[in-house]
Amino acid sequence: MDRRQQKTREAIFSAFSTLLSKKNYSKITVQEIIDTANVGRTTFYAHFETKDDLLREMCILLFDHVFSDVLPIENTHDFSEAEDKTGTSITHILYHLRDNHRNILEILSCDSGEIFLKFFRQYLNDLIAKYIVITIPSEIPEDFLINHISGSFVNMV
Amino acid sequence: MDRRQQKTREAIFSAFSTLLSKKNYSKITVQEIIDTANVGRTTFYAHFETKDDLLREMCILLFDHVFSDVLPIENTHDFSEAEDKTGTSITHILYHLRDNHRNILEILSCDSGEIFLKFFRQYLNDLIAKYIVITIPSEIPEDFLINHISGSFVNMV
DNA sequence: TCTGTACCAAACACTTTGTTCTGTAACTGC
DNA sequence: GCAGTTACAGAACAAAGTGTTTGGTACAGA
Repeated sequence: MDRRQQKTREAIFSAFSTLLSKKNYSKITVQEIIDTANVGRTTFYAHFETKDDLLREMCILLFDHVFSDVLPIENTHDFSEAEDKTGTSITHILYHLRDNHRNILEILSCDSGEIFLKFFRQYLNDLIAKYIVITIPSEIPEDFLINHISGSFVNMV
Repeated sequence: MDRRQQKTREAIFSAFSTLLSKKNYSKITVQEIIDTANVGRTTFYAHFETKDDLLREMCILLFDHVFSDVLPIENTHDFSEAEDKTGTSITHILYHLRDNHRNILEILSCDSGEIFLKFFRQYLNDLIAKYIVITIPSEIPEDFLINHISGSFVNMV
């Protein structure tokens, strides 16, 4: 990728992040973003379709990093066996959050936090659904349990 | 209150509710609301300051009803004693939700559900914080536990 | 029946959006 | 280092949405 593109992209993400800590997502205008990032209007729309698209791309950037080296938990058909490995994966995520790469903690707890927490939860839900086989004997449907686990973790964060 | 006001207010809420089931909150315009409700632009702004204000008023209307006859749980300084009463209160809320007054279930599970779930959670959080004294011996801070309970309930809904 | 108030329609200044030009600067491959 | 390509800025644009103001109409409550 062209260095100019990288620079511009980074400037826009950075500006967006800065603005998010100051005001609600819905109140932020494209004009403010490009003024803060110091890029032209045309440039913004060359990189992102809309403001919502920027949000989406930002989430992918953020969470792909957080979940990047979370080891797949395979062959865990018994919950008691899986427990430790699950714990390790969760710990990895917490470490990433503590590192606060790209100010993810500020973004997650900002005024528009729900939007990002929603994405966060989707990621986590997929991760749990994919790699953890729950074998606790229960009448509660599995997706219900998965939702409870991911939801509780996100709430905690 | 003037019958005309009641009628207008109801028409706007109804139109708003209808539109919410069709598209995302952020994509709904005031023009669409007043067209669906069949009221004038001036009238809308006489009742609500902005679209966000309408949302806020809608939430108050919805959740005040849901939480209306939830009995205050008092004098429950022991969790085991409180358990039954808490259960009763929660059940009341579930009954209200089942009744689906003003299509609250559709609104909570619509495309913009997070916005309403956020309000829902705030209400529930206040309720739990106010009326339930948790005495489980634990190193976990009380507000953390309260958040976990309210969050889990909302996730379940 | 009368008085006040809620309503409507139309027009308004204003903001924001997303696009389309033209010219300029920077990067990549050779 | 050169040539062709690509990214960028700046400005101007139509289109859509916002919130307000105006003057006139119809209905509610006493």
